[in-house]
Amino acid sequence: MAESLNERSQNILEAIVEDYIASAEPIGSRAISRKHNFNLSPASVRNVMADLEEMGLLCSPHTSSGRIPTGKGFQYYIDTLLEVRALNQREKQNLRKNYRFKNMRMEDIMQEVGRVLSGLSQYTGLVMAPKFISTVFRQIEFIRLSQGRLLAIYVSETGLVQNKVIEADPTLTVQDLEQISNYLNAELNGMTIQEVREKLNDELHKDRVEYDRLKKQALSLSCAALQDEVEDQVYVSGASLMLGQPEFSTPEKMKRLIQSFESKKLLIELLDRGQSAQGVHIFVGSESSDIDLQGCSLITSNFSNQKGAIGTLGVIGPVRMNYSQVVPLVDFTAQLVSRVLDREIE
Amino acid sequence: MAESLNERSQNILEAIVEDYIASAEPIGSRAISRKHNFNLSPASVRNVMADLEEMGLLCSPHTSSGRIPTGKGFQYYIDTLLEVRALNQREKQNLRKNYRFKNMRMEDIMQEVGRVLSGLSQYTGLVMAPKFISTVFRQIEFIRLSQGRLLAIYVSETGLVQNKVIEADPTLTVQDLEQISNYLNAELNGMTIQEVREKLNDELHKDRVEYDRLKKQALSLSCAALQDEVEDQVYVSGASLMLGQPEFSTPEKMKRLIQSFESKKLLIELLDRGQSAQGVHIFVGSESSDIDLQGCSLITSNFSNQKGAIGTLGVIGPVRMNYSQVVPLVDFTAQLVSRVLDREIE
DNA sequence: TGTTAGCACTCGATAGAGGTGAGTGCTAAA
DNA sequence: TTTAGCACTCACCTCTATCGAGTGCTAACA
Repeated sequence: MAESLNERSQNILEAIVEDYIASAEPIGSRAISRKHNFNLSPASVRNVMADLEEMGLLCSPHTSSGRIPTGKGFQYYIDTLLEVRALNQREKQNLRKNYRFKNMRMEDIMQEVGRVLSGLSQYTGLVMAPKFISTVFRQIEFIRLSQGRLLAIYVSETGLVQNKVIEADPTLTVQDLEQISNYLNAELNGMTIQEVREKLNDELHKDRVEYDRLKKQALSLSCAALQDEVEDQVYVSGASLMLGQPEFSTPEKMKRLIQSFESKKLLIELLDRGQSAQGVHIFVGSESSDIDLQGCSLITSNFSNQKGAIGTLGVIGPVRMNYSQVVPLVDFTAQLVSRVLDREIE
Repeated sequence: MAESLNERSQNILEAIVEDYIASAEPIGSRAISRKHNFNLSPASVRNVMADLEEMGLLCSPHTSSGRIPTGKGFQYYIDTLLEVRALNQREKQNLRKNYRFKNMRMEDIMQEVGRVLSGLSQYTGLVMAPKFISTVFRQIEFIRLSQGRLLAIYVSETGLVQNKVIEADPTLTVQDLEQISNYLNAELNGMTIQEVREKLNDELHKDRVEYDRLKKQALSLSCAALQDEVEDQVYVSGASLMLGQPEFSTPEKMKRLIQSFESKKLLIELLDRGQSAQGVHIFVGSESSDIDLQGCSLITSNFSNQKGAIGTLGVIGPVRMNYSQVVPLVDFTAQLVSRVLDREIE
């Protein structure tokens, strides 16, 4: 994988990738030799191109056309040649101006971030809210809907609201419920749901212990409310912008792409891959990839508050994406969102 | 508009519309004369077709092709010729089996309904949740997020949860908040938000009256939490199914359609049109329509619980939609959802 | 030995020609 | 009033020719 290229080859590969990013069309040797001043004739460039093709970094759609970078070629470009310039203060300030987080609910923030990412990059914005399991318990309330049916409302540290309908002992009074929620709010405050679950499991296994009636109920209600898996929330913005990209110009490809976007499951799977990475993670959907987002690349970064609830945001675009522009955008936005969750800024 | 056609013309129009619905291709006189036993030669059929074209009910894409119904033709078909058979018990039972509402949150129900509508019709399902303003107050809770910032959580009669970040007097204690919410919950119970707002406005104008401190705070918090407009929630399911329809087979049309679906505003505007109608409402997006959903028809019906919170659900498909199949589906689903909201069934 | 000019070749894209067939409008006969 | 017959239209397909950007190879050159 880590084959070393001499400088000339690197320069030419870089030129081809960048020209291809700009034009979406195969790049010929003449164009390279003319536009960039390598002082090489087309013939020499062709020799280098043939080598790069042999290495699997380039390919040609047909015998007599220019070259386009392969997935591997893009990967090499990203790993070795891509220079991501850090944003200066003014650019950061400009970027911040696009976001308005004041008095926004968690959902609104997620949605807004997706919209801005999409608007600025002109690709599709993706945001995955922090996973339920990693959120920090702040408060739980129970509201009676009908005989034996309660609405449990859970609020996390960051103001994320989850609700769930649960079945419960119909003899519970409003006062009971209030006591139960007071008890739970005191008991569980500051723990992640992960920790809450462990605690609940511990308590459940200590069944020898005699609990009073209410504490028993509290245990069972909180289990019902917090034990299940909760579907991850994904926000997709600007899907139609992808349809303007030449790689998705045919009806079949459009349909496939939109289907992929509709299946949140696939997106979650993709975004999860970035969760383990530190900083910006670039996923190049190569031709051979198991995941079926052919022709797409995904640039993600995690955001988190100090207590550690981790979400992921990013931009999905064609493999031929403007990485040097989108990477800093994603990077800085993730930092911004992290600070918003910690209420450092509004 | 209400031009009267003789029986033969009606029969032929109906045959053309139905064949066109099935095939999506222009219908020729030969096909009509052969497949349907009107005992008419193609030439006679042609004469009738020429008349129908003159009346604006049919048109031909070009001189020497068969006819396709115009928007007006479809409208005539829907108004006059379409026979919607009521579902029998078995069909209703089958339909019900597709839905699982047990212990579902409002959002889940809406999403599920959209999915099933789309799956059964093979078009795109739309559901608009009951408007905030028409929901019935059940409970409000305030949760402190940080100094001076509260999360107000509102729960409606049907279990719809809305939350909003509001600014508040930072000196309010947790006990204050509990008292305030108790007061509001007693005071506003059973009123629609519409009514709540009127009440709040009345109270605000009686400003001569001396209130105690807490009541004043209660007033201001409930105003902040309930006074603003809340964006309507729209659930779109199976958008990609539309891309398989021949009327949206070109890249440009696909792009336009997906853009329309992304703009929730447009969808809300469309669904709102059906809100005033009783029963099933059919909106044919004619060529000249102001609203930009060319080539689409929308079949909607309202659902509501007994207290009157009204939402709208429906199916959007090509104008060439299978009305006789989709209309009963939408109709019965709306009834079903209404009963679910009233907790008559699960 | 690396570089370059020259040349034959490939192949997608574009345009025009010709044929096919479904369907029409018109007319005249039944 | 209905219908058979006929000339005509036009989208669609296929075949062919041309064009041009780009390639690989070879031989000459610095």
